[in-house]
Amino acid sequence: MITIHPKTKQAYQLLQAGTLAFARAERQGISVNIDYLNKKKIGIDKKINKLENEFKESKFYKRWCHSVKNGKPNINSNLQLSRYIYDIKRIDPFKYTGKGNPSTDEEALKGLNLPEVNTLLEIRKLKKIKTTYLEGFKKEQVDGIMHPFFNLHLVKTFRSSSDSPNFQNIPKRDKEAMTICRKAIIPRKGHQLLEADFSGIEVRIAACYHKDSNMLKYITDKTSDMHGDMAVQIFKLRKLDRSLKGHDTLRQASKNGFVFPQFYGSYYKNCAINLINWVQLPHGEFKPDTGIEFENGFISNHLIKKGIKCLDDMINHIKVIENDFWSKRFPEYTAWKEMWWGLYQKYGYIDLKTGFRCSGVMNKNDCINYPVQGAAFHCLLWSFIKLDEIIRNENWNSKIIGQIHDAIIMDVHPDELNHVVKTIKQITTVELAKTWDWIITPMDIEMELCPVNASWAEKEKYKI
DNA sequence: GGAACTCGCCAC
DNA sequence: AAACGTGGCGAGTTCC
Repeated sequence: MITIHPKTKQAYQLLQAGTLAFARAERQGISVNIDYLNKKKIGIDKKINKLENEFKESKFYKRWCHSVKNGKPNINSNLQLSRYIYDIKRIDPFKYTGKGNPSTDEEALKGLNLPEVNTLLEIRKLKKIKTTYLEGFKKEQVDGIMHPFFNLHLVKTFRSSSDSPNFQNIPKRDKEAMTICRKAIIPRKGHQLLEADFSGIEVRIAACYHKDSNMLKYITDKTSDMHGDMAVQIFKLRKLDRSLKGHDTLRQASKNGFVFPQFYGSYYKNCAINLINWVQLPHGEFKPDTGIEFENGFISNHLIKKGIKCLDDMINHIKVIENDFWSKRFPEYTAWKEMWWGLYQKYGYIDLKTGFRCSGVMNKNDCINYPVQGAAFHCLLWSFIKLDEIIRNENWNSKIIGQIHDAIIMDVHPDELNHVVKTIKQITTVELAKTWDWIITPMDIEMELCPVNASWAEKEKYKI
């Protein structure tokens, strides 16, 4: 059992004011396009039907039917699928779930190399979009407005959560899913949606704790690029040039497959697997002309040439990089982690920069992650409260409608756009750091804007 | 018929 | 020695 509670008056007031500010956003709500929801649902149903019929024609399905008692497997049941694949067909599972059962997730099924099963994955994806998002929105809206809850009392680290519907996990990375789901979310008539995100806030807040000089340099020097440098090291490039083919993908792979997992406490073996998944190489030996293509051709050819011929080679390679990362690149960060873990073991609690105390049984990763995750979110919360206060004092037509951990989402009247943007920028990059003197890194905000009357799927970078 | 569990998958 | 942090939610399943 982990408990976290405010230790200072300011910390208490942050939650107090935050709850009220969130309630105002909840009451304001988010417009949804009901006509679109209805039409899109019919379209997706058709697609699902077509794919299901296609799948039911397959030998795979017919054999599956023979293996079950009533002759009709439920194609939504991963348990039935697992029994057929791993018990009846006796395929050796190469991936297991947390409980030790053979996995039927996307990666496991793709690894089977059964083309018919890919149809099943397509169906799974469409059903997720339909039930969780489109039907979820429809169910929660009243007169075209849904009112997602934003909770401040449910999360161990003192982040927020959202439900009914969850506004914090609407698809973004998968282009098709993103477009389908976000087209349903629209502004009020004559308004436009604006999203303001803190850039790299967790990395910056972590730096406020450990003060590692190399990390501070990466944060302050805008010409430097940590993820680019790691991509060079990981994929043995001469240099990273984002204008070259595939370089951005390699940078993304380094960021999401190595750097962030490392910060959360992952280790070289899992990171190596993440990385080869990102560049679409198999878990065994790398074959020529496979994986993603970049400046130098296929990534497999490049890695083989550099002596990385299989997953095991990659693991050994990443092991060296991990060691270098923590001992050479960020030694002060490493020292802080040890010191912080030692303090917890001695006193039995950790204190967040924002005035909260976290006690209970924690492991080392928890110990290091919680104060960063919590304090980073509190920066968003403080900004949210401040912005809400100004909106009410100045009686804006524009309103806050939601929040996603490090981002504020607004429904803006075009006439107020300039003032809204300037105000957000002032709060997040100037006022915030004045309130908390422990913030020693610059804060930066990025904005995305949708055209007037356009859906959330149509947002574009907005230069401040 | 509902509670509790597992799994898979979406976000930061 | 061990090894990725925080959530919500739908579907299937099992248990009571």
